[in-house]
Amino acid sequence: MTVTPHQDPQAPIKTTVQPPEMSTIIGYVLRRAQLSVFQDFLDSFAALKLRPAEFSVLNLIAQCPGQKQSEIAEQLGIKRANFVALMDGLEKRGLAERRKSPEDKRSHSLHLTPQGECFMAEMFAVWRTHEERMIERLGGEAERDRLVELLERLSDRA
Amino acid sequence: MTVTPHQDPQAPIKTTVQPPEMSTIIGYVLRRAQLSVFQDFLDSFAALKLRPAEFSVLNLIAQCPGQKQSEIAEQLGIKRANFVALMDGLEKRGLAERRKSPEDKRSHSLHLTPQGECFMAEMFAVWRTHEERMIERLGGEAERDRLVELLERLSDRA
DNA sequence: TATTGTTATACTCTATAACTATA
DNA sequence: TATAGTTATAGAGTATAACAATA
Repeated sequence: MTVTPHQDPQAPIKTTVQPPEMSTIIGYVLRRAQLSVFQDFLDSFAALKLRPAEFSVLNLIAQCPGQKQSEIAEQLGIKRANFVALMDGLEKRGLAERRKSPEDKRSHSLHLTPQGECFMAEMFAVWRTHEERMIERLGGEAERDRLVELLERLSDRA
Repeated sequence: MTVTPHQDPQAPIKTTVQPPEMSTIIGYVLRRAQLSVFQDFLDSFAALKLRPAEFSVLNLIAQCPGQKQSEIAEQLGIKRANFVALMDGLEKRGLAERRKSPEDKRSHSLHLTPQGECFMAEMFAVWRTHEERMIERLGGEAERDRLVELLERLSDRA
């Protein structure tokens, strides 16, 4: 790997204590982008009163019904203790439900209610317009794919 | 603009209520990446007991000393009410200070202390190793630049 | 009247310890 | 003894309203 200096030859040599420009700091730019995307999500789902975590839970249950609470929670990086209130909310709204598993009576398997299935259609319609808006910001699906690939490289190495 | 179907001809036609794969959802992948980068930041700065917001504040003060509290706060998207405790902490640690502005006696201009200037060298050294690690995850500086450019497109359209 | 910094407060998200019922 | 779900609680981060000093 060759090291090519990125500095303008006219510019003064950088010292080690040069403050980095905020707009080039990965974590900072990442955070600002995430807040902006989440804000658009929140605005989009204000009428449905659905938060990102709730969207993700419903989506995961729909994709694979019957999974245990702790399985869904872990996939989303939510501590099982914090998942309880989240699931309580979805259950009170009649969108999803806990079922006692006959094999292991400690665990709850999660399912959508018929009302929840119906809600999903609305949810996806709203999500799709939100996601299309984000793809438009990026410049198209090819850029979205590039972004997702780069973001995956940053994630998940605990 | 032409619309090219991305579907496998063998695959069943997608309905409007198909649950999207989580790993393709921009907001979700973005959030996971941000948490992972921040976790590395927090681990890196555990010894210096410095949080991302504190790092950003010190960095902005160093880049442009004398700015008002509300100016620094606004650049970082922090409400001025919430900035007070943050600045109190930096002041109590002797890293930065408020100075009464002679022109406008309502406002405080922010500066690093001599101890704060000294702290910056340590801070940048730690930050640099963190940032290099993130660039390594991405695959190099070219990928970092591509990522930053894509993230900028997602941000800041309030 | 408007603005700067401040206080108080509330709400969300997150993290940990301890409990219960099952295994 | 260990695990799944639960409760209680504490700590960040964030949002709003109201106040004092100053413009």
